[in-house]
Amino acid sequence: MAAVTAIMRTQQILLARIESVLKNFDLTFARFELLALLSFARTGALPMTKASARLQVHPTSVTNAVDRLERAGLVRRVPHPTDGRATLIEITPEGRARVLVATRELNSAVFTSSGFSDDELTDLERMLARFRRDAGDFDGPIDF
Amino acid sequence: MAAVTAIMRTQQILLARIESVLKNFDLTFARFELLALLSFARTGALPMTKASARLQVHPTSVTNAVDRLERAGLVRRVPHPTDGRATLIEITPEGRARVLVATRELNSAVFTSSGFSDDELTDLERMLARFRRDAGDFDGPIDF
DNA sequence: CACATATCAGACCTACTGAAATCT
DNA sequence: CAGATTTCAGTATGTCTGATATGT
Repeated sequence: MAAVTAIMRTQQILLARIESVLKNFDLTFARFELLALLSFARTGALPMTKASARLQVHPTSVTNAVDRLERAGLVRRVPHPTDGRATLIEITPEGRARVLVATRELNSAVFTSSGFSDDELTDLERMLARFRRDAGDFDGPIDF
Repeated sequence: MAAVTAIMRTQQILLARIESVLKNFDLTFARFELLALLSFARTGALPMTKASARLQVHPTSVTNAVDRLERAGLVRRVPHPTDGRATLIEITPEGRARVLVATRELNSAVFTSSGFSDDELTDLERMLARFRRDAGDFDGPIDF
């Protein structure tokens, strides 16, 4: 059970570091995640529902994030070609550029200096991956 | 770097489960953490500053949490005996009872069924403990 | 007087609920 | 018509900044 506490705390520490980097790019972690997800989609676009499911966040949270990203010119709302109910979120060139530099900065400022050895990182990832799979979480495109 | 993502996601999943249990006790995770911290203090009381440092949260967040816990009768504010500037937060008998049942419930509903093996939990804890120590995090009383 | 402690007001972000509009 | 998709309004929570009152 102490392990659960350790995970909660580690995340708290990591999140603080990540957000402090992202602040320089006018991004929050939630918005960065969405942008990163889109940047890895084959067409650079996803329906709202898909994004909500992938990121495991509430639909209204996606609406909120898209509102802000769209105002910043980093994504666009595009009507779904075949389903009139759905809306596609499409990353713009500016969005791609932004997420690219932000990721680069995160890698050098947070991830590289995490203090874990390569073996530890592998173990950590493997253990948590199983847990996430059991919990119905996805694994894919958000893993930079 | 995927390991960092894995930690963020795992925490998200765990937090959702934890909060859904705590809702039955009119507690959030932040308030539960504070209550648990107090319940492990020798005298059942801590200065605001100390609590803020231990939980690694902003002082105003502690004020906020204490306000709510006090309104619920789970903690009391007591003037510090020797330092007129400081305020002690003291857990009440109701607070102790509440945190006890909540912890019991969390243990059976979330922690036990985490799906990790004992060995994995040990490894996980050891790795993250080093990371937390390097980040200046505490390790003690909040580890139930 | 410099510093520490706690609080308050105000702002921001994310999340959730319930209701509504639109389309399949 | 039942169900899916998205949005909106309203509410709650936690966090942060800057300012303030109080005490060392």
